[in-house]
Amino acid sequence: MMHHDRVHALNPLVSSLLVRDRLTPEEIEAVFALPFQVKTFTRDQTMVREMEQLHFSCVLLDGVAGRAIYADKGRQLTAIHVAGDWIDLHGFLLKKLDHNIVALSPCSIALISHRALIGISEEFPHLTRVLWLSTLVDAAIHRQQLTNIGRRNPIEAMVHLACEIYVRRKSVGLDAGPTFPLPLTQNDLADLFGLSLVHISRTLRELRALPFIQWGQGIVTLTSFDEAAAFAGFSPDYLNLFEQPR
Amino acid sequence: MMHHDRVHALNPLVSSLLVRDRLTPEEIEAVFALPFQVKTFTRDQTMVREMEQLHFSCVLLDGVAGRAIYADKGRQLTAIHVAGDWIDLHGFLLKKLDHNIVALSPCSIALISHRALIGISEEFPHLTRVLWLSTLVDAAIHRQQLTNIGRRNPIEAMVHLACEIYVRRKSVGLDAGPTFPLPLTQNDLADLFGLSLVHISRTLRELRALPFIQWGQGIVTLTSFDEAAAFAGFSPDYLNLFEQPR
DNA sequence: CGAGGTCTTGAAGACGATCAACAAACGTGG
DNA sequence: CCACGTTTGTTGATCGTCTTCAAGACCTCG
Repeated sequence: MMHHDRVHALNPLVSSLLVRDRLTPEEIEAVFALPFQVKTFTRDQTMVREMEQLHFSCVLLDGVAGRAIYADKGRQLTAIHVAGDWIDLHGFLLKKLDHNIVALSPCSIALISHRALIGISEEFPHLTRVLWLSTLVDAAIHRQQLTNIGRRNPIEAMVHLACEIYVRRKSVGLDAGPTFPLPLTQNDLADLFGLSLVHISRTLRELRALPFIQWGQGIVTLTSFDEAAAFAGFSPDYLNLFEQPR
Repeated sequence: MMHHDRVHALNPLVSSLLVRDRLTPEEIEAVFALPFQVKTFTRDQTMVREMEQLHFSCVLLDGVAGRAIYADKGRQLTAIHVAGDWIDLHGFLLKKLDHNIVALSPCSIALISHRALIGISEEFPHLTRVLWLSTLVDAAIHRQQLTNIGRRNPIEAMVHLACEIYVRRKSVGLDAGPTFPLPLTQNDLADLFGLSLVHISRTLRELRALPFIQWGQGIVTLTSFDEAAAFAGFSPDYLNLFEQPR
């Protein structure tokens, strides 16, 4: 039985925690009791700027966000995030981010003060471990993206990404069927995979010839997730989507 | 004033924590009081295997270790680790790793039971946050490696790596001068940067023409760190090497 | 001394970048 | 509702980077 069955902005966040471990009613209450402030952004706005002293962390309530590092040769997107992701939990302890968080679609976020998070970490050691865990999964996602760029070819890498987003969205209950929105421009994809815009366009054309996936207009359909996963070498293990005492 | 000025195997670990925040004598004592068991490995041995249920985490006491993911096209090394790194702190909460940890040189590690870590996290919330922080820095290192592979050219990427290892080793007091060991084979470097062995060989030849860096026989000398950093676009910010309340 | 691992070099070809032109989609204001 | 400009996506041609294959040098350790 869940407390707060009512619609609450932080519901997807709590779902994402419950996927990985049971929480006590008190712990769930503690999360829902976090005071927050909602802020919205339009596409391409920077939501959190690198090297800024931070006093708030943000949970993505709606939209798609990305982590961006700017190098000489252009922008590198190191990860993309969907609703429910506590995108900026890193900032709680890092105090200054090493990268920018940008809105890749219109976004709304909940800002939660670090002071409140200190409170959680002092009072709820187990809940703290589950939050910690969620940042460890972010690192695992980075490792898969490294493998995508370093050791998978572009078309496999893109299918791998689609599989990952599909599973991540499913795990927090965002979609029912095989179709989900992924409103990234080809420019975004180029920066995500370290390729040129032109090459992404050609790779997408190739990808559209595959029978088990449709990708266009910012919408992806995995007509056969299993075939897609086999094609891309995707295994959901790294997302750590199993309930276990932490 | 430090407790335990005597030589203790976990000294580099404690140094690496103290770089980022003050710890109370009780917190330091709690770390030094962790029971551990030392294990040694030869080059190329797998120290932690992916998907194995874990009950211990390991701190690297000596040697160089790497995180490896195996894909169709070969191995991807996502990070390399030096003495003092709590390489396997992830495993404490993930319970199963998504990758292998391999010895890239002869290594010795200290195994620390998850039970003991639970104890720390229940009793020492602030120390827990500092440990959490160290895993967040690992993620930041992954992001830089993504930028290396995706948006820097190979020679810049390799100089960036040299700068990073130089700063990381300095920060835990491993070296005095501009020279440090980096016993990676060209094969390891290829897997780290997602390139072929042959191309690494040629890139190293180019790199050896640079005046501010020497790299050969597994030994790197940064005759001018500043020039190297400027060349590679390296800034140590992401390593979060500043003392601050967490 | 021989064997295996490591490194170097050359040559050929695949892959992806860049430049350039154009098409399609979208949003805005007239 | 259309006209227009801007953003996004497509295609072709050329060029540079990196891979692959192959051969040989070097090195270390039994």
